[in-house]
Amino acid sequence: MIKITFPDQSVKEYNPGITGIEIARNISNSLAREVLAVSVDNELRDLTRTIDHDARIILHNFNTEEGKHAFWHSSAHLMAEALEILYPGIKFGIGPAIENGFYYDVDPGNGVIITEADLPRIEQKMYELARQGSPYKREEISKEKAIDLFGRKGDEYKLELINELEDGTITLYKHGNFTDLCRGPHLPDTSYIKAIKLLSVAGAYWRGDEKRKQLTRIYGISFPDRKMLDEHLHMLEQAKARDHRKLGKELELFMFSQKVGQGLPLWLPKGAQLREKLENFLRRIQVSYGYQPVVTPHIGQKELYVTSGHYEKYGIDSFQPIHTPAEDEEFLLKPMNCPHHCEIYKNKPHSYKDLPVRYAEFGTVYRYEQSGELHGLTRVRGFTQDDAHIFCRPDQLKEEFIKVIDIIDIVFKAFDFHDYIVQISLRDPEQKDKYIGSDENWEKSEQAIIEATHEKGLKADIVRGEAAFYGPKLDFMIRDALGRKWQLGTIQVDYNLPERFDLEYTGNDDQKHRPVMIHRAPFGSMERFIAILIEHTAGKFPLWLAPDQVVVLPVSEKYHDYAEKVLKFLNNYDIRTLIDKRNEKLGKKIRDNELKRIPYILIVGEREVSEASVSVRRQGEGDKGSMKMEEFRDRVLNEIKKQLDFVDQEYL
RNA sequence: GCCUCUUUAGCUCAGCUGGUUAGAGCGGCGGUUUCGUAAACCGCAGGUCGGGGGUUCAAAUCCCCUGAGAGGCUCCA
Repeated sequence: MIKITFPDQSVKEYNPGITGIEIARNISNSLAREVLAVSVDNELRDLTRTIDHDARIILHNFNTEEGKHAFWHSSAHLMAEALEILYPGIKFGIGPAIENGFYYDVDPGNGVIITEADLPRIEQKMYELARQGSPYKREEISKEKAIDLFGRKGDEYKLELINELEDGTITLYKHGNFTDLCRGPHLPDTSYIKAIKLLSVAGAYWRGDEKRKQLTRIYGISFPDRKMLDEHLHMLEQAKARDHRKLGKELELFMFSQKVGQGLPLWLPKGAQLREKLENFLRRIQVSYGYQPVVTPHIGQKELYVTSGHYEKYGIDSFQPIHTPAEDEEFLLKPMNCPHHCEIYKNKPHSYKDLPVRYAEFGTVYRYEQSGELHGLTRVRGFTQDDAHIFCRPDQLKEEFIKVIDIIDIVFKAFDFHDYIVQISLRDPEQKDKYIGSDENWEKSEQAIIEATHEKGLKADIVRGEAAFYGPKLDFMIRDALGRKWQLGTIQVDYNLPERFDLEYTGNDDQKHRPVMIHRAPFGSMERFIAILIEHTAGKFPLWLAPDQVVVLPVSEKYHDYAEKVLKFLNNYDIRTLIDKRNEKLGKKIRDNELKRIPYILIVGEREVSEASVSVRRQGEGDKGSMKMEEFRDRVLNEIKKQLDFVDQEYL
């Protein structure tokens, strides 16, 4: 007998050779019906594999990452089987489970193109095959045999993968007439897959290398029952409704013009107002954290960027240099603000006593992003960073990091961003020569970042090899409505620019020393931040930020004068107010202004005029009853105060 | 940049396999109505169908080039 230990520490005895599914069945039939994969001593395995020795096991259903993973991976194989039937001779790249579903990269060969129009047909075939309930069979195979097998199929992609594997670790999975190179694990059989939706077709370079062949990637998702699929599709619909590109247009925040150019956003009055609010919010915080505003031009001489090294990185693939008419000097649109700030630092000598020096600028930069990369406001070619550069002594690094983390903390709290990812990017210890700066400095700064995040209680993922060549960094990432990850806030240590610009300060030893530089941007860029903010709020901005805070609706033309009075009164308190004087019925005006996401709607008619009151509706909540004008003013001012009070209370 | 798809009025979209003056709703404008908590009624004006070229007796519709957008791939705020 072998001892099987469960997650709750209970132990049961079984005969050796028992399988995961049999154990599940032994516990209960309902468990057996929903379990999809099993971890045996932390190794994720098929339910149908035998267990021969004492082990700790975890049974995974669809509610766990592991369960979903097996489910979607098996679905990818099912799709591959369907594809092989529908497109004879098709070759396969990789077909993994992903965060939401699965994909398979395929090469249909001889000029065949798979488009979205073909997906229903493939889907149908998958349903047909799923119903057959073919078991997924695992087989261990020697490298030689694997090469022989896929060589005969002529599948060069699989051969390439096999060649990189070690003999003795290669496994195949077979179901129906389809065999794939695969590590597994898989579901017991295809009948588990009850609901399938193929979502999109996209080009994907083989192994992510743009110099290699582009394969066709088919994305799909599947579920153990139809209802879950419907829910998922419904959720996707909902997410689309929050898309900042759609809302940006509807709420008149920003636009793009074919004539102005790709990736160059135009901010409409309401969007500009929102943006200005955000900037002022951060400006105020930065003043109290000891930042000094600076302003620098949008272009700089080529030499500046040769010194900074940006010419090498951005020079060729970026907007082409601007040439002056008489002298034919070259100027570049700035891709970053730091070179300008370095020059400002050099404007006067610095003592160790003066450090850190913190220069802040909402600096607009231009980068020639590949056209296929542009995406709404989240990736554009001209954007404004809430940039600042901190010049400090090496011993001040950690403290400065903590202060910057504080600012990012304020920002994320103010906008209710809870679900963000913090990533520490360190250098690759195997390839130290890829990076600039001394070993000692790297050690120190990496340590400083790790300690700073630790002290601030941030749960950060440490990723080695992701650092910039000039220093380690700490990034804050957040997801958009459709779950795509975007980097917002960033803090980066830089040893490179101080070196290149020969920056120095005089130490207490009367010697010249090199300061360390920190690049930081809590929002990241105004464009991207606002994009994410729109998606997170679905356009219902917090009151203090809403471009229009209050709209007054006169019940009829007779009350326009009174509406004007209300407007004037509120404007005196800096409450941004409009009047909807259109010749429409009240219900219509309410509807339209609700859809514009204006936080407060005030209705004024006979009653309000006689009482010097307003009838209040809060966006999304409906009627709040009537109150005196002064009472409403206090309500608004209090709500705003409450939203921002924590900044003064906890940080300033 | 590459792959696939999309592009018709200010917005959202219809226009089947090429066939008479290209449609609808919303929005805009004019009028009627002066109205009490999510869409009053009537009328009018908006489009060289993203741009250019071609095939055809005939092109929004087919072909080629090109712009822009979407979903991805590599890169990045």
